[in-house]
Amino acid sequence: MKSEPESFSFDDLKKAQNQTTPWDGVRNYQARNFMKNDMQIGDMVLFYHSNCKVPGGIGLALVASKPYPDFTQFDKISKYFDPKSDKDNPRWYLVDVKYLMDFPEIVSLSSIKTNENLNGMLLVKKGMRLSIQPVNREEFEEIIRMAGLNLNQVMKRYDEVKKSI
DNA sequence: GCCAACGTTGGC
DNA sequence: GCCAACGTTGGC
Repeated sequence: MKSEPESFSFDDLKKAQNQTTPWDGVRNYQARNFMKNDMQIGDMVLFYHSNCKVPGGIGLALVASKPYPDFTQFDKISKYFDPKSDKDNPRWYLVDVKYLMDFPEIVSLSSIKTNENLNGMLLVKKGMRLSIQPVNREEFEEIIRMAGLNLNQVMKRYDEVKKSI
């Protein structure tokens, strides 16, 4: 899941109440569908910083709720207000995201691009600017390794945090 | 349903 | 700040 650190950074997530935040404001149907149709509580999230000095993976989070309607679509003073959305049939959905752990090393976009094991990642495909993208297990484990973590460390922390959801 | 015009994303 | 590559809008 991508975010622009200027508007909401990984550090902001870490400091948020219960280290959890609703992933509001997604207004792209494909990205919405990933949240609405494919995400489940406990799914691992690669947190990515875009539109910044060093774009790349910065840490891990996890999906902390089932999908539910994005409340900002009904909020007239929100910049995400959608006058065409119907309360009985909301157009936009989101999930809550909870902080898991920092990457010891940022996994930069440029290092992802030069890693041949990650040639298949959607992120490195031409013109790919979707803010939410699926990542497969092999890609995920490669990113973890590049970040300076091993899977045992990650899973230990994962089990702790998952219990707290 | 087509497509031009416009807005947004996001790396560089 | 630039601009390529998308996605969306809305007239027809």
